[in-house]
Amino acid sequence: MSLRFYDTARAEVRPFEPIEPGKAGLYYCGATVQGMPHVGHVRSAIAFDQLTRWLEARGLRVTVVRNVTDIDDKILAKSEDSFRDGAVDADPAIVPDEPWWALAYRFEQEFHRAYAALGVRRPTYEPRATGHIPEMHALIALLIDRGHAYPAPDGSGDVYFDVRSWPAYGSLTRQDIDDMQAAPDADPRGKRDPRDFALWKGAKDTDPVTASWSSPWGAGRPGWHLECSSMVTKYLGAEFDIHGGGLDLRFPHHENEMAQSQAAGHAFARFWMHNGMVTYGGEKMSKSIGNTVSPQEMIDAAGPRVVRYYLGQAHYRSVLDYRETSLQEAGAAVARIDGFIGKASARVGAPAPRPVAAADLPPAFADAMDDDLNVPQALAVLHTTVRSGNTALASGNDTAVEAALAAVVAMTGVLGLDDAGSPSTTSGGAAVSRTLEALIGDRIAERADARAARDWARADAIRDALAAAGVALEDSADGAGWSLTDG
RNA sequence: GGUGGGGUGGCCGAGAGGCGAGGCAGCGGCCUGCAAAGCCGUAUACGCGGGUUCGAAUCCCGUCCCCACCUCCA
Repeated sequence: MSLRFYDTARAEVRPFEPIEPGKAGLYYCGATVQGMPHVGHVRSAIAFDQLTRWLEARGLRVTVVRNVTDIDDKILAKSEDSFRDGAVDADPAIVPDEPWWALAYRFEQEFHRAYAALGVRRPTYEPRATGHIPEMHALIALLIDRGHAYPAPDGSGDVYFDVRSWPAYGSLTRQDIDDMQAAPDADPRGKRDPRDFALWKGAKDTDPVTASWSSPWGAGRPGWHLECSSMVTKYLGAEFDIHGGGLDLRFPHHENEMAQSQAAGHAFARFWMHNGMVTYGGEKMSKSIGNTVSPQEMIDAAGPRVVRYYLGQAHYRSVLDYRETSLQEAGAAVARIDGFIGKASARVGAPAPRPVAAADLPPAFADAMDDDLNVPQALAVLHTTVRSGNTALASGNDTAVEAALAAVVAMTGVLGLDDAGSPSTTSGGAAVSRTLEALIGDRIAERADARAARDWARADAIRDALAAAGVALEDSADGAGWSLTDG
């Protein structure tokens, strides 16, 4: 079977054919770096990380571009807050007197930390909006030239996209302008239509001088949607394979982006892929609602590998509702997988690290992934393989163990579990691991003596002491093995 | 009002006309000195009401409910 993905623009699953054979270009929207990341941000990144890994497993060379929106109203507003008297007393997380660019960069690094902890591989490139002002100017000029944009007549310095001049406006989300609900707080300013959106925002007196760039239409800063159009085109071309992002970006962000790019004469994205929201108590998790859980909180509770599994286990388009027990359940599943990897590696040796190739993967797993990244079904194959591997382990069929281990490792690689924490006991580093091995090995030897002497009380005391220290023992025909119980 | 996505066993979560995916939890068994881990077995599941069909969770008609977007949002 061949690759097929759900394309939001057409609302259907259809075959994926790269524009250039053997290559794929993926652009997906990263964060506006105005605050700490929450799990919703990270879920999106994990979804597109899985997509990237799968395209690569299918032999494509993938160029991944993810933007950083480092200039925006909220960033400026939060910076401004930090200069107010008593700001830190009100919120200890505030860094006092922090310029907008320092604030944006600080949070950009927080996002990097969260992505890295959960095994989201770095994009090929990560352009910042502020680094692409000239490209945006060129696009604005082109749109004005083509009759799809106009400087506001009210002297504000704003430049707007003329929605009515582009008949296809609304096609991404299949909406008709006239059917849309008017925003209650819409400020028409110098707009020809309330739906017209800013390509360029004229500088206000209150804006910091560092947040203003000169332009043919006056000093100011870029509108939100424009950066993506400019940066995609610069790095991936006027037509590219896949544009991704969170479902909440479909409108207006992606709709506007598509309109301005196509109005400028660019074919733009072949596929639009959107990941579903993370909810908490059935309600969308978002900064504006404030019902967010940070990736770090989840990592502290369950370990990075479990969090990666949890956030990546549902189909990328479905809603993922976070509950208190979610991480425990994911933890049990991961322990099952890791238990097999650990025992199988001890038996037949750990497989040499190598890039995942489709040939290493069970056909049913590959079929599931080909079908719009059906991860839940792929996980079913993974767990079934673990079970058959455990059976082989019990029956001493090392050839089958080796095959199952190779397949399991390849599958976890596709799902990104390989880069998010370690399945073994080496998470504390090699030196720590050697120390533990020596200390625990002694205790295991003592317990083996006790058991040989049928001194069950002493054997159990040793096991209990280790358990209290976070070390679980597993007896087997080969002797006792151990693992750490804390992620 | 418009657009898109949903309602599946105690929980999570695939599937989309025909032997009840997979995980978690539970129960029974095997293994074990006892455990743990593992393996085997174990479920009147498909919002509600009609209909089509030899057969429907899957198709059709009706109906109820939920979520997202239409303002900044991954």
